[in-house]
Amino acid sequence: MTRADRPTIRDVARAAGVSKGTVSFALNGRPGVSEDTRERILTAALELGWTPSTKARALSVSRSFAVGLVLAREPELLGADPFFPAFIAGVERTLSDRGQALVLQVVPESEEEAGYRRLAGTGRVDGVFLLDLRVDDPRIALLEELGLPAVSIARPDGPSEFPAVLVDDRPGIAAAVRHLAELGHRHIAHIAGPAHFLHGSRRRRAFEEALAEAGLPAGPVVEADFSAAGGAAATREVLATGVTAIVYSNDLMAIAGLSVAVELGVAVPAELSVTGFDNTDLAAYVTPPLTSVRTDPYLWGRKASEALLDLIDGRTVDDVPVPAAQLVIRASTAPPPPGVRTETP
Amino acid sequence: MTRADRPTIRDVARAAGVSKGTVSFALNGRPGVSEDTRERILTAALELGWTPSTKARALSVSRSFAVGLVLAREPELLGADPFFPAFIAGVERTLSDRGQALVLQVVPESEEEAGYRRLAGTGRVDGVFLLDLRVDDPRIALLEELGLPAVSIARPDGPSEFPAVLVDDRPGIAAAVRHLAELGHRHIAHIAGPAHFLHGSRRRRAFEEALAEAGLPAGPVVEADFSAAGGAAATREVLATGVTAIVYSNDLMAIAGLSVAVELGVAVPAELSVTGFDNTDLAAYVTPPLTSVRTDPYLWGRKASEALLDLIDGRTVDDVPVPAAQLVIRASTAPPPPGVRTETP
DNA sequence: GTTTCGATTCAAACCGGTTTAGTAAATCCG
DNA sequence: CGGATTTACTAAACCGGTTTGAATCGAAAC
Repeated sequence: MTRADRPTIRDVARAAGVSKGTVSFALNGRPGVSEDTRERILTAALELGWTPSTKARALSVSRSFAVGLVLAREPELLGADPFFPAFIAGVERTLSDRGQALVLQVVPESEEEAGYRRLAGTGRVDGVFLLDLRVDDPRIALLEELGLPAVSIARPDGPSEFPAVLVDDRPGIAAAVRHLAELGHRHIAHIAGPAHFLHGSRRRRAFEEALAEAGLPAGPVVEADFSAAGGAAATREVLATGVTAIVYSNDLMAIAGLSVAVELGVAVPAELSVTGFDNTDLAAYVTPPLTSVRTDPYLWGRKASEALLDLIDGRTVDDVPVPAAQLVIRASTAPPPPGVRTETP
Repeated sequence: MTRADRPTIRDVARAAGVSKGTVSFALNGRPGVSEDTRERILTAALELGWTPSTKARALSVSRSFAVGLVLAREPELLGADPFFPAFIAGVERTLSDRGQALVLQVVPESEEEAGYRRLAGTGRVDGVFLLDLRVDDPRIALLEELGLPAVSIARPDGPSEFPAVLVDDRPGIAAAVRHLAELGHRHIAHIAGPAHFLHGSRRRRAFEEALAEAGLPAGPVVEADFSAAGGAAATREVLATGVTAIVYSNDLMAIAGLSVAVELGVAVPAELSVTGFDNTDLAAYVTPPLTSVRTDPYLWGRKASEALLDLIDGRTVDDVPVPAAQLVIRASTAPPPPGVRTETP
């Protein structure tokens, strides 16, 4: 084991012939150190290969130099969702530049609160991300109580003192509905995510509003759980109502839905049009290639972490706008079959 | 902001009428504290709601109480791979019980070494996981140089002083090949992962050996990159060689391959059998449902983190056996078409 | 020639734990 | 009963940084 005992600030001080305090000042670019002492200290530090000990800095300035992410989803759902890795990659992009670390916590849903408390209580992180917002999310009050800075992805429905990255799924859903309406569909269904999730209920509302705006009758909405199994079951249910198009709230369910259609002998897109959400890697490689809504979780991760770090540093932070999601049209959408009945169901 | 300034060990000491040292002893269950003082200290700590400061403990015992995971894959690939979330969930399962945290680092492949150095240099973690082993993986020497304990997923090909979770993909691949052989296939192809990855090359070798063992001629092997796009391209290439079955090294490529088959008018499983690897959530919900190899990354995560924590605590740790992967047979595999030529290609 | 001032620098305190050395009282033992 | 242990506890040092208050110095001001 190469345990050459990392040099401390004391070693640097000795090497440069100054006191610890001066070294600290010099290395942090504070005024009050003459130019040549600073120079001498810097080269000494470099020669010794000195790196500041995060542990020691953390204790003395009572900061952790880390931010936290608590994931309360089931591992299977996490695995199927391309959101997290991309988001985390974006987060890292910002964090590593600023010398911060990401502390991840994956917990069963029942232990979510405990997860945040643990993170805060042991002082492991200086702030957290708030993902998968729920309707009237109890975590907002919790984090305010804990005094833990946070940045949420999407603006919560209730009051929140925390800045948000203004992710808005509604234009994406609206674009999908508009696209289908323009193709001539009049009977469109929506397979929604769980209603207690803000994105679940918001996408649903966006769907309903977009239908109304297009002058179409309300369509059936089935709530599913974002999983392939859930999507398949919901698809069966919805196909019985005789719709000609389905707007799914994620790609995974849409892809499962494609299979159900094949199984039931419903041709896509000739008899049924289908749109997904997320624009997964796989979307372009299923049969038929899936029309989907492209989002940019990598960007959200970057923006969210920039905002969070600024917030932690005590700067005032406004909500962060991000570009609207884009509809990516592929072969799973087409005009409805000609003979289809046009009266409302 | 509820900043009631968390109580320190000093406050507990004062409340219990003893010295800091005694409190520390009492709370760590060390001998040398009488039963009723211990009692008194414990209730005092409880009443004050005291939690030890990780920062302070970290500094004084020079441990971070955290382990690291460096992910050097592209975010898109990460997003498509259900391995990571499941693995991480398993890791967390162990860590949270033992009061440890997981520090994640997602870096471009070119900065992988820097990632480990950063983690070690700033003393952020006490050990790391070694995933996605490569052939002659340079990280092993690097970590030994850095003196950072590690546990690898799968045993490296070269020498390594680190314990490994003995994940072995070979039985899974072998089972797939055997299954296809038993169905009567004689011309089987393999779409492999990148050869510089140990799992990529091992699955490939397992494929070749299993063919030989079944008395079958060598089949075409195409190296792809685990992505849907790569899988689709490789499938086109391989279908031109007239095989009746394809063993894919992951589900994502297999699912993309299914679409290519549809597109080329090749019926699955009537004319072409297909097997995946990973047994993704989606595998059961594509058309036809995908025969795949079920692995258990959640378990690996649990085992790996147990081993890593033991290693960090200075216990000697042996390689950890895990159950072999199981073949899950679904509808994407069937006997080859009757008229197929049986001579070697 | 003092006085004053700003620029440098240092010594010491501090963050909140753990750990060691040392002390006083209780217990053991012959 | 007196010395040797043992037990229960305290005070202080330590981990490696940051930060404060005071000391030192040369130069400008009076």
